[in-house]
Amino acid sequence: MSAYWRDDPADVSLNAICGLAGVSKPALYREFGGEDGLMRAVLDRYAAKVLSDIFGIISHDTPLDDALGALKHFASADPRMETGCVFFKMRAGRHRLGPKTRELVDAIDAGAVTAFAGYLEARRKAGDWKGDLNVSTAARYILEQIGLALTRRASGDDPAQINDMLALAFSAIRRP
Amino acid sequence: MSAYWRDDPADVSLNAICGLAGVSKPALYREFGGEDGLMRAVLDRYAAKVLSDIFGIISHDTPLDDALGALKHFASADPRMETGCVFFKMRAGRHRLGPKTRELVDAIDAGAVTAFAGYLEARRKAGDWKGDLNVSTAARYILEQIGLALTRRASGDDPAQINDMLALAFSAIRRP
DNA sequence: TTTATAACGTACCAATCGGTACGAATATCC
DNA sequence: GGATATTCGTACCGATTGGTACGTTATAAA
Repeated sequence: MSAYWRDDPADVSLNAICGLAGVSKPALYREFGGEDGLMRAVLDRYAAKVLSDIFGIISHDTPLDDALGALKHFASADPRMETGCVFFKMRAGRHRLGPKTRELVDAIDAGAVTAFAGYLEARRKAGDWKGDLNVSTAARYILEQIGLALTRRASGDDPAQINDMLALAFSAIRRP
Repeated sequence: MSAYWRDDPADVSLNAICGLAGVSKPALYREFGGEDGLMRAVLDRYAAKVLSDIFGIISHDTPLDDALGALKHFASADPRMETGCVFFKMRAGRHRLGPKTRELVDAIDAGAVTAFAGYLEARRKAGDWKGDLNVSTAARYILEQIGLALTRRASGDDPAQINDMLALAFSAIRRP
């Protein structure tokens, strides 16, 4: 049901959804309460099914190098990210979203930064991460680099180059 | 005439343009031949007036640190970039553009990478840039980091944090 | 079986999009 | 001044958008 969102959600109309899903428009409206509710529901499932894996990667006892490597692999090679990421696509067109979807987008964004910041804090305490980088800036930086990689992935760039660029970007986090 | 594009070009309709500019729709159509022609003309002027400054920065005899610093300042502090960059906004919605505009977007993108690559090549020859980084990957990396910064700028992020993140991203270029 | 209730989808709504037909107004030329 | 050519904007076009009114069909209770 939510697999039809591999395209940019902003470019898929309710009419098209109904046609592809074989559902009448009033039925979809009764189920989700309109486009805003549908988008929120889709993003919700997506977050639970895909984005949650990211937070599995950054378990606090995972060494920094391993985590960054896994994040790099996730963004540049995971087949589920082949057509980009629904979250970042929605965030890119944030101003076009309805209030409910926008609220969830903002929550996911803030939650991701918080999670990365918590992880980095833990790794600094573990002596794994040296240097005096501001934690929240570094957390935001990691999130945006992942977003950039996934956005470039969605527009068909060479995965190998995306991988190299992500490695380059993450190398700035590790260096002293 | 082309100053009404501080918003996302994809969100400004021809009707709105005509209303704001005090021009009738057929007049606009006669002048530019439709939305595609108008967008291309706008991007053309924008490239000549704003983007050209970037290529001024990366003159081949400018030291790498100076160039990266100037690029960072341009992207994170230049008042003309306060609402983001028309080029990156258009490129983000590339699939929604008409053929003429898309052609120009692709040309600017390719030209920018070529220019950065040429600059890096020159700085490597000048002994200014050490390491074995692939030139075209590094060039693409710089362009995408600038694009990321400008995109975040357009969505209202804190310029100071954007500046820090760009400094972080560029530090990966310089390091041995 | 009859009746009350709930789910369903056709066929519509107003708004907006990019684009244009065509008559009115203006400028040019003799 | 009058005929011709050209520019101009009103008022429309069909397509598409998200959203809904309402008759119809299926279900459940009696």
